[in-house]
Amino acid sequence: MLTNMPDLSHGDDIDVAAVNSLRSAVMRLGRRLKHQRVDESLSPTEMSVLGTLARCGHATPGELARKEHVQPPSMTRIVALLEAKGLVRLEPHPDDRRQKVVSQTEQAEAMLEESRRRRNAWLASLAEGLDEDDWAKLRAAAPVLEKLAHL
Amino acid sequence: MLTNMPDLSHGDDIDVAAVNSLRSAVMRLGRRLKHQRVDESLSPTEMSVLGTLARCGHATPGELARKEHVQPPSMTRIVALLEAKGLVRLEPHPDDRRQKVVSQTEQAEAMLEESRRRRNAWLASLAEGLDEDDWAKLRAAAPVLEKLAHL
DNA sequence: TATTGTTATACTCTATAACTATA
DNA sequence: TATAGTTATAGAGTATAACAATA
Repeated sequence: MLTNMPDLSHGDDIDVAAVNSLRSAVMRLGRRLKHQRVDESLSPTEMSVLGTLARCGHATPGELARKEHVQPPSMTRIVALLEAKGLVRLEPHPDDRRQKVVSQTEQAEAMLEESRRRRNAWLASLAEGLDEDDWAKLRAAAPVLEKLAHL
Repeated sequence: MLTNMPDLSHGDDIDVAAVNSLRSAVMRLGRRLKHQRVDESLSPTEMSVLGTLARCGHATPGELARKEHVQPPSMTRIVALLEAKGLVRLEPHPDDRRQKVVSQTEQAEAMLEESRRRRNAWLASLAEGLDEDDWAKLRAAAPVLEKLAHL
């Protein structure tokens, strides 16, 4: 098992175990965080679209479909639902009359903020079960995990 | 923002930022790991059921439904699909003739192993972009993340 | 002629309600 | 009477195919 893995330049057998441990923990923790939802009426993809818009500011339906790994007709429907809920705004594209520009409303921004707050609170309450040493290790690793997540 | 959070016993403002960073990174990394699938024909819940069986050895459909946060009729269908694919085995319950016992086959075990291998390889290739210091921080944090994921 | 987005339609996954068998 | 699991049916969410408008 675990053969044929790309060697880390600084790696050895301990790294294989560390990678495995990291993968397992990140996936499980990610799943549990996802369950801490603030609005049950939004589908995972709808939430994800709002998150993307929060990062990018605005995007066309086609761009959103590619980023969310969803087909264009699905994104048409998702954007229409989000618009009906008052969470996104659609405007004509300045250069290309075929395209549209989708951006988030202030209501969406507030909802995302509340969602982050709730998940942070849940994670923080979990972290209370850790001792100071463990917590220090997590604090040190957090920026590295962020770097990894954006690579 | 981020007010009304439960205080960590050893916490301060730096912890709020760390929790936020941790949450964001874990969720994003988890999503990207999930996309590294070995078998497109298995739904997320089917994969999750196999993972649960791998940990628990065996379970009844009712237990699986509770663990996967799915209603019993949905689990009936999922178990039937997995059985048709040769990934689980159904046996009568020894003490209660209403219940059944579901366990994974060797084929499922092999598939899960391949899935872990693939995701580990992807994560390891990402980690090659880190320097030795950062990697050491991740290695130190991995067991803590595992502890957190199981709390 | 290629591209962006939409409409029409079908498939997958999950839920609720009603049913059967066993405790 | 309560519980485990199933069947029947409906509702989301997404995909593919065919189409309209614009580049």
